[in-house]
Amino acid sequence: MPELPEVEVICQGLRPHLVGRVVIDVQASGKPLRHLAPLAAMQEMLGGKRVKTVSRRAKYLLIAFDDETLLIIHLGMTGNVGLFSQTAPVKVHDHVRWQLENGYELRLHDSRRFGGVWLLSAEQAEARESGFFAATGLEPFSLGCTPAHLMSLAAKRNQPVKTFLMDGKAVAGIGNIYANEALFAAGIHPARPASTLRKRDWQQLLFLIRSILSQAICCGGSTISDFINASGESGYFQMNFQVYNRKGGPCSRCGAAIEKIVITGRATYFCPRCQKESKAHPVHI
DNA sequence: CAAGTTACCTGACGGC
DNA sequence: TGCCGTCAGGTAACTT
Repeated sequence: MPELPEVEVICQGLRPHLVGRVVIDVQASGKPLRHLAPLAAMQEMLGGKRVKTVSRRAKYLLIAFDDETLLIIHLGMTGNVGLFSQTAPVKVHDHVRWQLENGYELRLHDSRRFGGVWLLSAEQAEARESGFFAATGLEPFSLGCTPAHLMSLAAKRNQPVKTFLMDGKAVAGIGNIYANEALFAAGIHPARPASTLRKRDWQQLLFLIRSILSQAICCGGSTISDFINASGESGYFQMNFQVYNRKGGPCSRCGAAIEKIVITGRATYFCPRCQKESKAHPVHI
């Protein structure tokens, strides 16, 4: 489910309701996740602690406490977090519940259990960029993320540009939907080797990545099947998909049928006329 | 060592 | 109706 815009929407939705609240207990379903901080450790390290900040890094949600202990939540493919009354019925795939002093609790719901929960000490949290996030690429909106930076990273790669964009070690937060959409907007064929893009291509592509991610955040994210924000509401950016999940449909720019291929095991959608192998023709959006 | 493949899980959907 | 194969927004451990 969640790429950068969806996690950002959840983060913004939770922040006003979570900052200042105190965790009093933690419950878990007992089912394994891709990673799950031990329940006893969460109860001991978070019990009585007050939430100080709620933020995002890549596709991870970061909840920092007043003593700088850091709770990290990743939503995998199907994960979702939201605030519920402690008296609301617990659903089948509610795997972790962080109970608050005000009668509410934060619930992690994740049917496929590809998500994860980590707990970092204040020291580990302080050094997270050289520790937990050491292998994570730059945020696409950060000042350091420049066309030159991306081009130098891509210079060593023969892989398709779409695979490069989706590699969280190169640039953070771009998943299958937004990689497809950004490459359509830039008029770049998704299978084109990342090393063949020129400075001008990277300038346009980065501008369009930022533009599309921003639009998606403003729309409340994309709802494919089960994404809802922290208030239980759907996003609307899927209304704006130009290529993703539109095989056979008309290209909004030229009318040609959108094609679907597989690149590095992932469904890839593109316009065969607007996204030629060799040249980049940015689509006016 | 870069890059492709498989594994981790459940649920939705289409074909028969 | 139901059974079976396929596919899904992510990541990391494998293999080649």
